[in-house]
Amino acid sequence: MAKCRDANKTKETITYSAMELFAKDGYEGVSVESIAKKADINKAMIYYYFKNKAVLYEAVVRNLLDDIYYEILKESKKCKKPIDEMKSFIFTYAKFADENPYLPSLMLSELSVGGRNLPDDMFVGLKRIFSLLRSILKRGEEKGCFEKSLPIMVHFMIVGSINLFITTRQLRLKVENEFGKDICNDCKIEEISEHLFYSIKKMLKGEDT
Amino acid sequence: MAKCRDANKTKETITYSAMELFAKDGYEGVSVESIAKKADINKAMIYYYFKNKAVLYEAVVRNLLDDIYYEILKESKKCKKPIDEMKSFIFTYAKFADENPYLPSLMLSELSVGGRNLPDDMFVGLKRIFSLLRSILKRGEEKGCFEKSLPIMVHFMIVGSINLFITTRQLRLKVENEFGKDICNDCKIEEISEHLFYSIKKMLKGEDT
Amino acid sequence: MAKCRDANKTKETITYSAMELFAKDGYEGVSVESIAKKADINKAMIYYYFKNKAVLYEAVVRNLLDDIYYEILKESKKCKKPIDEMKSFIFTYAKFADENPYLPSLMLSELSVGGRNLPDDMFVGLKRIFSLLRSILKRGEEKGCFEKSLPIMVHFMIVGSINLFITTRQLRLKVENEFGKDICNDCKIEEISEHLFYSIKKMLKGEDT
Amino acid sequence: MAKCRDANKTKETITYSAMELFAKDGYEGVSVESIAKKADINKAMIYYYFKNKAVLYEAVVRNLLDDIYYEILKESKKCKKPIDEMKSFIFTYAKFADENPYLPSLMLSELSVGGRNLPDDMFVGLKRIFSLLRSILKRGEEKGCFEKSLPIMVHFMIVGSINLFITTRQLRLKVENEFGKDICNDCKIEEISEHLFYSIKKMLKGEDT
DNA sequence: CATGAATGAGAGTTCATTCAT
DNA sequence: AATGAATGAACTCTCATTCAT
Repeated sequence: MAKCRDANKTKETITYSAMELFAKDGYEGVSVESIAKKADINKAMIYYYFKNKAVLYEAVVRNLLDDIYYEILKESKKCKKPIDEMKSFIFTYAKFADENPYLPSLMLSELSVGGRNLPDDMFVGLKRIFSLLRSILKRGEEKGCFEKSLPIMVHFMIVGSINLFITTRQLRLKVENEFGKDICNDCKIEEISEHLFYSIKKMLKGEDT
Repeated sequence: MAKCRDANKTKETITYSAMELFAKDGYEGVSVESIAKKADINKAMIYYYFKNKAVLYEAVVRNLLDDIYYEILKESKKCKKPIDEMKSFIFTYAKFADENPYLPSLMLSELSVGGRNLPDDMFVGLKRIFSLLRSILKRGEEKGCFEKSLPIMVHFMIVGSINLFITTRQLRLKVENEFGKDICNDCKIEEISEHLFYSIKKMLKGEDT
Repeated sequence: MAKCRDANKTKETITYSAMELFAKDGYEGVSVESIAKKADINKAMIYYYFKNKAVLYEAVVRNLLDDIYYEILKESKKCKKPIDEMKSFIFTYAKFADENPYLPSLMLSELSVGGRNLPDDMFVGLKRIFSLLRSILKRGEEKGCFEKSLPIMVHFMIVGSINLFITTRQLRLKVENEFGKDICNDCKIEEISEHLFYSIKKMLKGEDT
Repeated sequence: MAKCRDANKTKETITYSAMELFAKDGYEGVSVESIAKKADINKAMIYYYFKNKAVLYEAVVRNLLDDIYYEILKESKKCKKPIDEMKSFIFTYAKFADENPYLPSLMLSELSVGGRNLPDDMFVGLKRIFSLLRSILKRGEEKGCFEKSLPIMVHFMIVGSINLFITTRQLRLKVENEFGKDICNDCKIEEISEHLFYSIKKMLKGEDT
């Protein structure tokens, strides 16, 4: 079949197929066989490139976390004021999650089982993202433009809401005629980001500013 | 070895054991065997009481969703003003999630796979909770005490952040000395609720009201 | 198929089929599938009764070693003089090996890989047999009817030659017309035992007795 | 990474690595991959030099059997009396087995499965060795210096005991403090040979000669 | 000569589910 | 209501072997 004999390409194909499936069905819900079928390669090739299923999963998650982290970091550097950084954080994360809907799925499914399928050093990926947000909040507080807050909760509000917004897309379609515009089925990700940023901004501004 | 001969009790034992395991390891990560072992009953009994694994899972999720729904509803009725209802919603959901940490796990793991393991009529449970919040927001807007908002996003911010707060408990312990108080490892659920309510309130209040 | 629903019987069937195959093809040369087929049961039943292939193998070897040990012990007790015990040892071991040709095969194949497939406590089985012979030799020496010898070498000469005699049966048939009577294809096991005992006796008797 | 470009050397490296592994783990217990790794060459090269795994195995065994045969033959020719030839046979075989412990392992493992992994013409190797011993015995009998014996049993006693002595080396170390000197852990191979020769000699000498 | 990529078959093991008692 | 035995399908992973370069 797909005998391209190009290691990099094959490996990438595997990783991508795996990502799609893991995001759709979770770690345990995906068989190595099915990944091979989707990638249109021989099952044994997966073991040629990855020690085992767990290692492949790791690679998938690591890739995504690396990508989103560097994306946020890159955009963040263009900003001057903490409030701009916050906006950038929200917009960048939302855009990435929108374009790579596997990230929210994988993140939620992994967190729902307490990171059972990931080695400890994998949390570096998650921690780095939180660290970024935390430093934004810290700088904002120091400069007096943000109120004091609980960083982890701000993080969870942003990341949690975006993740849920993305992962529930299909589900929300089913109940469109019941809830209409209240479930934002037609909203573009930018509108969502805008609204979220607007909310977070109000949250962080001093009460009588 | 006739264990107890009390159908209700046996069924409850099964459901409870299943809940713990499903929450910890996800649907696919749990074997019927392991549920039987935890419940200390014969594996075949599970099939005596539940058609199959999926039906048992449904029962588990349905139970939890019913419980949280009626709990919120009950507390909600004690309130008069929309802002009190909102506070009640947040505090009740958070308290329940704190006492039944299986709920956040199951909810996230289910949403992360788009409800793959649940029959459609199961979303009734999820929808009802959102409906409650939506009506609170609507009433608040009508009475002029809330700004206009995107209900689904408010819902996701509240539910998403609480869920993540609960499910990441173990994980956050590992990084305590790195992030200190910023990750709220010692916070009681009431403090979290209070902070969350405070944030949401600011979000919903008119900018210069 | 063979749904006898009798645990003991099924387990025995498995053990016996496994013994035949392991003896014929060695541990690695036998598939669990093939054992199931021979036993005419479902492959999963093997895992119902035995944790895994290695444990099944252990059980097989342990059974055989136990049986031969107790057989030798029983016969040994009927003897009075060391020389009779020696005769009994040789005849009993040879008879058992002849009737259970799986023992020599398994013993040789296991010793050829240094007991790689067996847990340490399994050597108890081998040690006990050697211990028996050693005590016979010791008693003989003390009573002055045996010359001093190297127990382990006497053991290896007896056990080694009988084992090889049994395991090469098929092979020797192929070269019958080349070597004729020199390879003892028609010898009954009693003749072999007799000859072996005669040889060992001469070995152990004082030079000028 | 052209390794050496010397066909003979590469082939020898493969054969030697294969020998070590086959002796340690048996035919089925060794993967072609592992042989390649040990030989530090590409796996495909093995198939370049050897049709398949079985052929490589044959080559290994054939080499060993050839070597030992010609070694015994060479030493044998230096002797005049049958008793000296017998001594030479025992000492040479023992010395070779001691220096090439792969031979005893392979021989036992092969005999334990009835030569399943070897083609028929491979037994030539085994037969030749037995033929040598047989002719020594015959000559001894004719000259009246040996008693009549069963050649195959004498062969098995010699070869069997030496083989077991070599292959159980590691195992015997484990039980040293239980059996002490009785298991000859510190014996040099010459002592063993001497003792064995002494025993066989007594066996073969006429009862009152 | 030499290599890394590819393959198909099959191995050991687990699991949801059913059957007979 | 309860149990232990049984099953077939699926899963993860390995292996001998071949292909293309």
